[in-house]
Amino acid sequence: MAETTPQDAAPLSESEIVAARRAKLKRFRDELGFEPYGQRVDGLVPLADARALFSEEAHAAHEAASKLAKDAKAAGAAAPQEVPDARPVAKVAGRIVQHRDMGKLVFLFLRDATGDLQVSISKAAIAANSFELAKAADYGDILVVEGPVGRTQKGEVCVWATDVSLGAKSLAAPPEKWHGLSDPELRYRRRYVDMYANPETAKVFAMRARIVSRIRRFMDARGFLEVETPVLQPIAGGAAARPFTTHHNALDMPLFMRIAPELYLKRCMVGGMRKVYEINRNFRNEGIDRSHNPEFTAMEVYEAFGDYGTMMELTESLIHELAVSMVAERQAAGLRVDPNGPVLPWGDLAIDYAKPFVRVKFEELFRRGTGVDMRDFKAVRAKAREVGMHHEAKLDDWLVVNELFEELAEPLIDPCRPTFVTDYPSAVSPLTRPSRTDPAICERWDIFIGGMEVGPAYTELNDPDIQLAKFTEQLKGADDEESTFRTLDEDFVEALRVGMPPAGGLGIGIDRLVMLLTDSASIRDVILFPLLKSMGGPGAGDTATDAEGTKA
RNA sequence: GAUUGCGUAGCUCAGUCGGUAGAGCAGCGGCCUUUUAAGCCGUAGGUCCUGGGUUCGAAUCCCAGCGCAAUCACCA
Repeated sequence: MAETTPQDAAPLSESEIVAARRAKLKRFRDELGFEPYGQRVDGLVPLADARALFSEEAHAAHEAASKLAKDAKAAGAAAPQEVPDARPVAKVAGRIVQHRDMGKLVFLFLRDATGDLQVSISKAAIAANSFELAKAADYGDILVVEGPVGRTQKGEVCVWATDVSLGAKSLAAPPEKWHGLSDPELRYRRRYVDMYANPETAKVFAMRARIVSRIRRFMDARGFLEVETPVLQPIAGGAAARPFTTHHNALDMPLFMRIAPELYLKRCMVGGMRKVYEINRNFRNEGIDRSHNPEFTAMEVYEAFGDYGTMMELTESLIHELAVSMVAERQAAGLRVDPNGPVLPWGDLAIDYAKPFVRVKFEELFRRGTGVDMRDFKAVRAKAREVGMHHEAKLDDWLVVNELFEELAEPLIDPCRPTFVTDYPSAVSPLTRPSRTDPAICERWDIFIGGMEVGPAYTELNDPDIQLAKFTEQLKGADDEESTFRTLDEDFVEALRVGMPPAGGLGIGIDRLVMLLTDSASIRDVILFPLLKSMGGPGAGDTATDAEGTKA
């Protein structure tokens, strides 16, 4: 039938591959009688489970029986008494990631989320159409295979297929079978390929799922109630960030994607929920880099009658517990673990999550980094000029303190030890509650791990008059651009007037935490579908395969 | 937003001093009943990211743009 396809169309190279696969699809359906897109299959087991079914005794018994039968046949004797095949039978499905055609024997590897397993298809042991299917199947096709679990001569555990059918024909050109997809751009844009071509990718997202589920169990066990608050908000509050804007047609009403759930969670506390949390997707219309994606997942926690110290204990216990569970996972996976405690690798670092985490006051760290007292503004400004901060004269005293802190004190934090920096100056945290004993500082901490800021916590402000005053002051400072999305949330102030109990509040960047716990260098490695610029015009968003549907 | 680097076949990558494009895998046609990135024979496949410029001649040099990455700035 090859003669029937002369070079009439001179198709693009990409569609040559696709066209070949379409031709196969047609052949599978019309000549071999397989539905190329499969149907429901009951009784499937994951590939790892099928592999675990392998029994050396059953395999040996079967080999011996086969040899007897073969010898008898060769000698022209009558067939020996048939021995029942004791090998366990498995029905499996997976994507073809290796395919070796030996003529009358075909070896291929299937892959699913649990791993790879070889399937061996002998022409003598299977229907002709199934054999032809296995022989002609392409990398990337999804097969359903049933048969006894045995071994090959080289010791590879495999399913000796007695039945093969199609789960789905893949029309797309597959990635390189040995190197997989390594171009980071292609991995992000075609994550669905990355996920099967690079098993490490799939593992990270499975770990992420377990981490999030452990976080929920931890919070639930401590009596916190998980709630869901609006993503679409008429006023984007709770953080200082630029929001995405959108619009509700029926209400003809401008809306913002939330930048934080804070003000709604506090309303929940006004309503009587004492311990609440939300694992929330936030959206911030800002820059993108290794630790920032425009939409990101955080957990916010509020505990009535707690404070920032309550939140510190909770955070420390939670992160410690997560680290311990990750160490256990690594151990179970056969990776070497530090015998001395919960230590996890992150790039070149080995981060030690042993309790207690380091605690250091802002003021003390500032003194260590700069050699001056942060309240001695003369000395602070002198230091600023000394290190070449040219715009020092234009800044408020406390802003100079803040900049010097970031430049000279933050680098002193040991990236290998989770560290709480506590008691920030009130002036740089305008919405936080000042300390009762020292109004110059406020009850806030930030936790740093691996050089990244993973989250802040506060003793929350619950005096409606102070809150209103602070909001108003903040609005005055907003420039024209900001004022288009900064609005006073009067309803929130009204809620505080109803009365919110004193509380501790916490925010943890889940993506960053997952990066740390899974040894991922970029936030894009822990977000399934990170935002990328679209290529070409609108709608031309995807790469490579977008031509396939229109050709052939 | 700034700086630097990268962009070559579906994928992974070579491409020397500027002389008109290469390999492996994948594909296609064969052979092969124990392979482990299987092997062997044959074959096809290119907008060298895009657009300008320099040059007799550009994948290569220059300029601009697009995309990605790293670093910085901002933020969580």
